[in-house]
Amino acid sequence: MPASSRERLGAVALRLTAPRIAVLDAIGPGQHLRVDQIAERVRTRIGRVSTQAVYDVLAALTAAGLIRRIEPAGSPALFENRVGDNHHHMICRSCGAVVDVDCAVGAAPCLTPSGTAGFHYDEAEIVFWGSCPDCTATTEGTLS
Amino acid sequence: MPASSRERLGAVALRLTAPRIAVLDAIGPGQHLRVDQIAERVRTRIGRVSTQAVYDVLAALTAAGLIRRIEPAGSPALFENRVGDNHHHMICRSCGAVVDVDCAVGAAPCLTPSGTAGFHYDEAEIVFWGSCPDCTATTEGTLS
DNA sequence: TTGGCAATCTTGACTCATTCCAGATAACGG
DNA sequence: CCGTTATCTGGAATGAGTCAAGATTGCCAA
Repeated sequence: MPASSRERLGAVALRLTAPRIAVLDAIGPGQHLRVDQIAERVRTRIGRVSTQAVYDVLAALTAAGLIRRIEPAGSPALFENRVGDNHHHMICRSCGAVVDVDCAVGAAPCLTPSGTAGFHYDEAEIVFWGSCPDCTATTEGTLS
Repeated sequence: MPASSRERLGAVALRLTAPRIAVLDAIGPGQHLRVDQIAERVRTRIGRVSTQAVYDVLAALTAAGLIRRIEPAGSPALFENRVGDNHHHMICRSCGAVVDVDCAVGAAPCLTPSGTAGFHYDEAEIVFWGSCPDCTATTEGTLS
């Protein structure tokens, strides 16, 4: 599914630059990475890159639809590979782990209810808050 | 439904202080206010109050379940009056307006889907992104 | 009614994520 | 190969929120 980073950049008419290629390469499938994590990975691949460049690249790639940005409450922005589908996220309250979720009830999980007259929406974003397997195990083990 | 601010504070065993009463009074039904907006309202009521105190009070009231905190992407935290029900929000992308939404399909709008083995969730948070009536009208009028 | 203690508030410094700016650099169409 | 213009660099600045130490003050008990 994911063509090479160069091909993906070309497909959306973005200039082929080392930072862009490295950023795209840095974000693997299923991952949800912070800007600093991405910058670190990029630097191990191509050496010194300004933080600003990483922000610029991420904004350009997001605008082009090559990556997706999510911003969970209490967390800095995270970036992921998977785009184009209307998937959601499940987030662990204690460790912040994020996993992708295919919505169980279709693309538009909730229909517009009453009380929103005139309000027109085009996206329903869902976050499931809970506890990941690891944290559930740890908590159960340490409960008094 | 909402008893006086003093009564509500007493009901959750929180000390009765001027900043707390003023903060509770400042957040009206249906409103979604930023910390600075709340601080401003509080100061018009009781004079000088430190910003830190406003943060502390909001944290205490949130922990006590008297108010609810939401944190939409790209916005500072917002606080609202309505708690205890599992309602959601519709947010205007252009002006940031927030309106409450009763989920159309029940309390748990989406069931846990596949691919989340071991992940246990207790809350599904939904944000509908779109355009409010005012912004829809404005945009339509100015489209080229 | 008065103490006393712990919760609460004040002040001010500080962190973190992100953005703004001006100038240097480099990709790519011609 | 060149020029234009998008990108990148470096550094300062902003905004939201947190941390910490000490001064106040609400409230329970005497």
